[in-house]
Amino acid sequence: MTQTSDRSERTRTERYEPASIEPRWQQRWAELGLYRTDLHDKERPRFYLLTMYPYPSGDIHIGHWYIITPTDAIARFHRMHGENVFLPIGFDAFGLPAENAAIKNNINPRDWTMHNIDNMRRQLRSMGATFDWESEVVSADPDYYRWNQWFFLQFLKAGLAYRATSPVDWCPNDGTLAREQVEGVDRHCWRCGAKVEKRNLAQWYLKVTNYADELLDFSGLQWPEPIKAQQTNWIGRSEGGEIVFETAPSSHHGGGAELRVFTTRPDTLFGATFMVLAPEHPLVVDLTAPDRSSKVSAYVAQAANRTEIDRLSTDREKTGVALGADAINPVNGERIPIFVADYVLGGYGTGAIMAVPAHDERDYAFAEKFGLPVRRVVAAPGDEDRPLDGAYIAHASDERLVDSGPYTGLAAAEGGKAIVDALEKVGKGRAAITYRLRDWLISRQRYWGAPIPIIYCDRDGIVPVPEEDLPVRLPDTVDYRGSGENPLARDEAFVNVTCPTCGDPARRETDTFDTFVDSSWYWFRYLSPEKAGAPIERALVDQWTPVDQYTGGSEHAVMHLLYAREWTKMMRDIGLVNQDEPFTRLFNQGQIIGLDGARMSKSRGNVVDPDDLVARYGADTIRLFLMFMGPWDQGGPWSPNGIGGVHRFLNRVWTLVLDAHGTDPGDKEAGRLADGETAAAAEGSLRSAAHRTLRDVTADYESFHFNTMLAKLMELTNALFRYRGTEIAGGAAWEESVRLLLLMLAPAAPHVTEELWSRRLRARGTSWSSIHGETWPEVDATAVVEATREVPVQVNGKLRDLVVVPSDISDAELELLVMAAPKVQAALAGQTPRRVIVAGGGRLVNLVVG
RNA sequence: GCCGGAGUGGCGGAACGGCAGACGCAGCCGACUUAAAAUCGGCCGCCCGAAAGGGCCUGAGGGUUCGACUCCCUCCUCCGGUACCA
Repeated sequence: MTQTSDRSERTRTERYEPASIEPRWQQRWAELGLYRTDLHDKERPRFYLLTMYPYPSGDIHIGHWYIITPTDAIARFHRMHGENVFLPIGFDAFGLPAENAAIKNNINPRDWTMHNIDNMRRQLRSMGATFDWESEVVSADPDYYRWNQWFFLQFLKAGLAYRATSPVDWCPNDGTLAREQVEGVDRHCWRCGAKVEKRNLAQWYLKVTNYADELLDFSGLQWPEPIKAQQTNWIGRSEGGEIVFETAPSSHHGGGAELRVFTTRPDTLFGATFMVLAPEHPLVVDLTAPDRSSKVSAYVAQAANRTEIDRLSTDREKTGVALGADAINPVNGERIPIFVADYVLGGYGTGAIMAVPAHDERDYAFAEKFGLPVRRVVAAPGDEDRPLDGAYIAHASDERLVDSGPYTGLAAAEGGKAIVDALEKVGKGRAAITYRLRDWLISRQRYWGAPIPIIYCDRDGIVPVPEEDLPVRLPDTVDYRGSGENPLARDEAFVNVTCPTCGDPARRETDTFDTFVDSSWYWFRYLSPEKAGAPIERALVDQWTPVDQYTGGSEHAVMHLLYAREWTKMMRDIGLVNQDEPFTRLFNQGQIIGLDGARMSKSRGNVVDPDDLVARYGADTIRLFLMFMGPWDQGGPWSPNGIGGVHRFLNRVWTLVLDAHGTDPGDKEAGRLADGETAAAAEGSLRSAAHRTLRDVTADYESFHFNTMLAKLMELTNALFRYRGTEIAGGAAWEESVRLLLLMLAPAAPHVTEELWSRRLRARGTSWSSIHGETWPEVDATAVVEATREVPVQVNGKLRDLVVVPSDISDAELELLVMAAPKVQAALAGQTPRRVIVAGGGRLVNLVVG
């Protein structure tokens, strides 16, 4: 482009060109080591800011920017408050997608993962984020995952790990399948199309249910209420009773076998008209009458192929089969039929229920379908004989037991207790608590994970790998043979070992750890990623943890965030740390949804690559745009519409700082104060605007309301623009406002503010120092005060006028002024208000007439 | 299904129970320009009206209140999670 035209000579200021600014400052910051944290500094208050480490799917997409760049703004905001901020980053490098890519493209998962990490490091740096790269952790690194193995061995010693059999979704060709790998209502394998079966496998568990009650305690944690609610419901503590039924003798069965049920409603025991066993219940086979056996086993087989979600659906029509056997109700000796039905789960409670159709929705639906009796045993006074058209669940305080033998007439809650007490005396029941939470299954039949350090020996059984033999390394060569089956299982060199105890030939465990194991302690390792001999550096852990602020996606509300809490408690209990909780303050931001309306992920092919956006607008604009698009905890669909507006905002800031005295030929009023506005008044209102903005923006940063924070900075910018080129431009109030604007914007748009800051310093002949090393400014309370305010006046709740009054007016004076306003008089039409409401602080007046 | 969240102009969104629509996008008008872009200024929820002004409006339906986007009840739609995606 030629530079000799009239146009270019008219150009007064250099244009804002992020491409020439951003890489320069990023390099400078790196050279100065501005964001490397001195972990041993005990002078300044610490601020451990953690963001969920990304999975290296291949590219950093706009969703990563959405998580990370506001987190970086938080880091910079805290640095400006004099805190020693630690913001580390790493990669959650094990997991299924690497294996899928490896099978598809015939490459090694490690190569695929490491290549992706290299690319992502470059992209992460382009955000201008202040990560301390010296602390990076990669979970697939043997120096990291050896400690997963070590932790497991300690937990095993402490009795916190155990082995048990449980079913997995199984494809004959591809082995164990994840939920997302099972497709269609007929449940076939995504890769080969084969019908998915259940297969029982012996697998490793961590005893996290030990911590169920402790996990319900969130005291001392500043976590969002919805997340606490989800975890609480996930843990699902239920108080009730365990009641022992006995099987009744019949032609095929001698009777007398114990059938334990858990119920939250022992008060309804007299209303039990049948029993239901889960298809997985061990007594199903024994109790089934010979003539029912083919029907029952067909049903059990069918149930095994249903998902839990399907089974628990209250929408689905109830199914089940009678076993042809009865149970005896311990409270009244009554014989009731036993069914098997899939709405009862094997893994919850005792895997068996007493069914009380009158007082449980699912039991009611089942009773309707199978024509079973419904017997009401709880009723509010007067309702005893009212017929039921559905289960009666409501817990009115005046409910009484009815038709319940000696307990009739007792209040429901009291009756329940009395029934459990009485049964306990004869060994037929006890008060009990169950949880929905299950122990953590950590075994995965996958190659790309950390091997579980166990050896199976015919002579010695289960033998832990000796600690000095850690890490058990993943073999580098992988033979997938085009299927998803775990190749470790047929890797002879890996599997065949000698028993550490007896020296006989033995076999290695070929399952690997769940990747949630990796993410359950990575923030401890950030503090000493190179440490040999121990997973953590205790002194630094004591100094820096628990994490002060954690940020990450809300999709992790129950799994990762619960596992991390459990792991921390297990570490505490084996004496490794002295803390109960890992993350003091949590913020779960929403997710960026792709154009197809789904969460952005490489596998869906709906990711938006920010590289070309960065090339076009610069990182600062992308950062701001993502913060501006809405509340951070809400996320939303991605659309680049509006990005230009944010870019324009930065251009306006640029113009304000570098060209205070310029005017625009397009604006006739430019460069003049409004009629009747004095310079002193203009300066006063500018300072007031700047300090009110500072007050609000500070609060918005603290509460992560970045969208409104930017809206307020835009308003201040618009106010400054109105005074650009006027006699107050470049004056003290102007300079103060511009300075505040840059400081407030610095955490969010670090490059352009650094550039403008350095130019201001140069223009004043001051030596350079980074804006990011500046101290956050303080609000001048006297500047904030305004002399008058506008009070809305309503008549019967409808807005009729706005009255300008002095700010310090009393409610009585306000009422007088309001009544005198002509528009108010007109709206009242001669009527006298029946009531005058002056809303708190005189914010609004409502006159009630008629 | 269950648990959690969200529904506000053409669009993204703002609003301690107190002026609904801040801020921005798009659109329209004007200025600057030979022109376009960029830039600057103005208008901009819907309906009636030339205007002044009036009426209506926060997913649907009820309720509480002087007053409801906000609180309560019932329902609809979308998003996240539902234990082997991370």
